[in-house]
Amino acid sequence: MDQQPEENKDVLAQRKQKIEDLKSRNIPLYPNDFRVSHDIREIRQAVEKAAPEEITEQGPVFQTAGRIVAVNRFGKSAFIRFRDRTGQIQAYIRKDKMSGETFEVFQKMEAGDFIGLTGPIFITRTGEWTLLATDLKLICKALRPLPEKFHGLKDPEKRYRQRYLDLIMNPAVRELFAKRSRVIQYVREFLIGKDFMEVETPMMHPVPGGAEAAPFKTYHNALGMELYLRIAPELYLKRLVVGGLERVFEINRNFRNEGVSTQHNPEFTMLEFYQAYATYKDLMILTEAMFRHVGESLCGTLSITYQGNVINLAAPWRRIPLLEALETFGGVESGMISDRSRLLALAEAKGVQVTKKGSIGKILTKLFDALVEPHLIQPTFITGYPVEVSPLSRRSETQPSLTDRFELFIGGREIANGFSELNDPEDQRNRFLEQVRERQAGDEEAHPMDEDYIEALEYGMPPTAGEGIGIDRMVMLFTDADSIREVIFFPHMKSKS
RNA sequence: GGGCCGUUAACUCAGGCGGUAGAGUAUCUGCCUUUUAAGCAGAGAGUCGUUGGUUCGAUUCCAACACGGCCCA
Repeated sequence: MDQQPEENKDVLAQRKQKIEDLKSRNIPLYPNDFRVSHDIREIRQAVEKAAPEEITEQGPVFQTAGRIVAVNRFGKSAFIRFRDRTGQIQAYIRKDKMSGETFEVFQKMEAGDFIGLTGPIFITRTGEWTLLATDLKLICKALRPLPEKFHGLKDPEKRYRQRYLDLIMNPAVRELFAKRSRVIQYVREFLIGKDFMEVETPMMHPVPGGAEAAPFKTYHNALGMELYLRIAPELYLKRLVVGGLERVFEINRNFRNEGVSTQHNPEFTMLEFYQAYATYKDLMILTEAMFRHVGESLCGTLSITYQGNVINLAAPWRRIPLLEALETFGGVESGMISDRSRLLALAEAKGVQVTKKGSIGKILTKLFDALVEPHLIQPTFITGYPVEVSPLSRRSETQPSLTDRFELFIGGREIANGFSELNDPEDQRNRFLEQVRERQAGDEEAHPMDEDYIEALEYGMPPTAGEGIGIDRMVMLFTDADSIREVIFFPHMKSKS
C-alpha cells in the first residue's frame, strides 16, 4: 500500500526496508516481554487429552512462541509453520480474528522471524492440529532470509561454518547432536554407576604428554612460560590415582596439531578413565558393558548399522593378539616379526610408508594400521602391543617385549586404547629416555621426558588400568556418520580471506 | 604433501566451443479466509571464488592462488 518505486535492491536491502517500515510504525523488532504458557510439546500433550470433538475454537487458549519456518499466504489469511526446541506446529492467521494493525504487522513477517502466538487449537480440513491465532506478536525480526525450504542447505562448507543454519534447515542434524549429547550422558552415568569420579585436569601442559602427537604451543605472559594444549589428560589422571582417587574419569577436549580429515579434527573429545586394582583385561569387560549400556539406552538394540555394515555389539568381543592379527590379515609370517629387513620389504611390497629408522614395533603398528585395521568391522580387541610403541604401558610378565595393552576396533576404525599402567618409576624413566632418544633421532611425536610425573610415581601408584575412548568416533558409530565433521558442531576450517 | 571434482542471485541448481547470464525457492506488487513444496500474474535481485594472462572484448579460454569435498600419503 505504501510501496515506493522499487530501486535496485538485494535481499538484504529489501529486508532493511521492511524493518524501516516496522520501525516507522513503532513496532518493537526485538521485544522481550512475551511470555509462553506452553511450549509446542506441552500444547500437543494438552490437546491429546481432549476428546476430538473438544478440539475446537472454543477449547483452551495457549500462548506460545517460536521461529517461523514456512508461510503460506492467502490474502486475508495465512498458514505458518513455526518451531521451538520441543517441536513444530502450524498456526492459522485470519484477518478477522485480530486487530487490523496486528494483521498488518503479520504481513511484514516472514520465514525466519520469531513470533509469539495466542489462541486455541482446532483441526483443519486435512486433519492437522492448528493454532488459531487470536493475537500475535513479532518477537525477533530476521534480517537475513532462511535458505530454501525444499532443498534446504546442502553446501557442506556453509553447513559447517554456519551450523546454526544447518540446525534450522536440517532436522536430522539436530537429532544427531541430540544423540551425541545422550551418548555422553550414558557414558557418564555408566561410569558414575561403577563408582568412578568425574574430574577435570589441566588443558594447558608444561610438558605435552600422555600420547604421541604434535602439540599446539602457547605462552603464558604473567608466568613467562611456554605451555602446550594438552594432547591427552593421561598423566594428570594418573597423578590423581597416586593421590588416592582410585576410579577417575574425564570427558574433555584433546588438541593435536595435525591435519584435518574425515577422521581427524584438531580438537576432539576424549574419555579417559582409570581404575586402580584392575588390569587391561578388566577394562575390556568394562568396555563391552559400557557399549552395551550406551547401545541399549540409545538404540534399544545391540545390533547397529554403520556405513552399510551390521555391527553386533553383544559381548564377548573377539580378542586377537596383534602379532596373530598381522599373520591372519596382514601376511606377516611369524618368522618375520623380529626381522627388520623382511618387514621393511613387506611394507614396501604392500605400499605402506614406514620410516626406515623406525623401530620394529613402529613398523609392525604401521603395517597393522594399513593391512589389518580395515578388516576389523565387528568389535575386536587387539592385544599385546610392542613395548617401544607403548611407553606408558605395563610390560607383559610372560612376554617382556610386549605390553598388557589393547586397542578396540569397530567398523574398521580405532575406537579405544587401554592398558595396565606402568607404575614402576624406574622402568618409566627408562621408557621416557628411550623416547627422548627417538625424538633426538627425528621422531617429533616421541614422548618427552616428564620428571614431575616420574616423581609422582615414586610416591607409589597402585596397580591400575586405564583407557581412552574417542567420543567423536563413538558418536560416529552410533549415528552412522561418515565424517567426524558431522558429529562436531563447528569443525575446524581454514579462514576465508 | 599428491590426485580428481567443485565454487554462477539469500538458498538449490541450469548455462555458456568468448559478445557482462537463467530457472525454482525466498523477497516485493496485485488477486486469493482451511494450506501442506498452495496457485495465478508481474517486478526487483548477480564483481559468474580471487588475481593475472591471451583477446577489440573474459563469467566462458589459459595460469596461479583461495576455500571446500572425496580419495591417496
